[in-house]
Amino acid sequence: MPQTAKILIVEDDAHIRRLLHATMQRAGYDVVEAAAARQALSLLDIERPDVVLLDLGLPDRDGLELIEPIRLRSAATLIVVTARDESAEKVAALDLGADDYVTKPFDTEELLARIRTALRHQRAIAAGELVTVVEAGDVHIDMDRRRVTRDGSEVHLTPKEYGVLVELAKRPDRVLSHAQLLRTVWGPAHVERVEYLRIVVRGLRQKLEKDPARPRLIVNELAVGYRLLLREAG
Amino acid sequence: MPQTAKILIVEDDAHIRRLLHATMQRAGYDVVEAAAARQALSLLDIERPDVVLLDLGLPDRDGLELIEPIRLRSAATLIVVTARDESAEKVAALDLGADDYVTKPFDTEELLARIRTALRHQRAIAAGELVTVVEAGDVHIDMDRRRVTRDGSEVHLTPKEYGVLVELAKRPDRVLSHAQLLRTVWGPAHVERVEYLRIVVRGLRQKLEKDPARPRLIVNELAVGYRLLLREAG
DNA sequence: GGCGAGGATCAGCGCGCTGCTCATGGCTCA
DNA sequence: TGAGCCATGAGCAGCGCGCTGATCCTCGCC
Repeated sequence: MPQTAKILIVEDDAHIRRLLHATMQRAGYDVVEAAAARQALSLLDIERPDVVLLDLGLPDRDGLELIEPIRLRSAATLIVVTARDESAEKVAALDLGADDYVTKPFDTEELLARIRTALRHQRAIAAGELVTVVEAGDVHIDMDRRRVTRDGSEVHLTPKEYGVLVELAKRPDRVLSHAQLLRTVWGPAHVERVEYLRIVVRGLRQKLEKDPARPRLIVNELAVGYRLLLREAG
Repeated sequence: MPQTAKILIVEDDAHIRRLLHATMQRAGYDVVEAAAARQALSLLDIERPDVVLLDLGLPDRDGLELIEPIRLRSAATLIVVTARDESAEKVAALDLGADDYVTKPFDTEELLARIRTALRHQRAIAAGELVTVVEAGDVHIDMDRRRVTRDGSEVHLTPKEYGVLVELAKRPDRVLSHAQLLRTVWGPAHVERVEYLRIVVRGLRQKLEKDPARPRLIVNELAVGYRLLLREAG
């Protein structure tokens, strides 16, 4: 990542586009803008932005359909801007791979704060400051060595099991949606196959939980997803 | 935002206008006033107030029609002044983008308190803080981790309960109309089903309130909507 | 070529969340 | 003080959702 971060604005309304452009420039970012999908994708390759601001625009789902190609093509943080404040759309956007979600009319300062957070996160990853060892109860996860131990003795995990566990361990205590886990471990084509995920979670629980029937490590959030609990709290 | 906040008063009745002007000045705010719509909009650009006090006035809907242009043109907090028994008008104002309302004859102290909370909120955002944690009494809401605790111990919420609570927490101390909550949590097809909302609110109260029969956290605004109170005031 | 492990499917089951209705109670206003 | 609206409370039925068990298939290893 260069000194000054680069932001790609994807927005069809020229007025808002100029407004965002000016705001971002004033905040010290390099700015590139695109008014349409094709342009956005090619700029993604050429300019390699650190953050993409994607306006979903109004009535169609065109904007949503842009999320996946962007995600496949770039590691940039993808922030979605939309006028519709509905949880269903938010869930859809995050499931397709968006990193954050802001609703219009948005507060400029809030948007800038979210961009700062995203960039801070990127820098932490780039600097290798990422936690690679996670302790959850008596389970020890070493993502560097690809080793998982329980009470000191190694636990053998299948590739899928390990993949899911690592995703959970990278963001401990947070809920990851079914789709998020499925997309990163199985790939975008399988986001709907919740059954696969459940089977793998079952395997993990049998290998890692004291009482697999009463999970305290990998817990479910109804209709949302799974979460890895660090401290075994009641 | 400058040291002393600036307030724009939009009010056609000269008598009330002077009264409000004096009250605000005595409270230490800079005051600008407008008697008509056009004047209000141009002053908005020139003076860039932090708060707009908009009197919806009497019989016509001119006042309501001012809300949207103000909202588009400015990030100011928009507080509407309405007549007592016009709950439909309050709902309309909120849905159009007003931040809050007070009813005539209004309590000066209440009005000032509303303005103070609005300014506090603005300052937090301007400082670049991304608010993801809200404290309301002994209830702790962490929107980042999707976790709610009461007196330190975790409270399990259902998806709908969590959705409603988050919407309220994102705009603490403000009224959200039934329709606003229903649209964001249930989706636009269910804006009429106030019953659903009520049942979820009941669940939240039973889990979060000390005395669910006398709510101090999630309080009702008659015929309008609900409000999440931060400080448990009488 | 046989065997075992992992992954993909499918059917069955039970919990509890959600949706919905009826009954009760409180607040406003005439 | 009574009428009417609006909010609250309780109970119930359906089913969405998560979990389990079992089977088939594929691939790698011996």
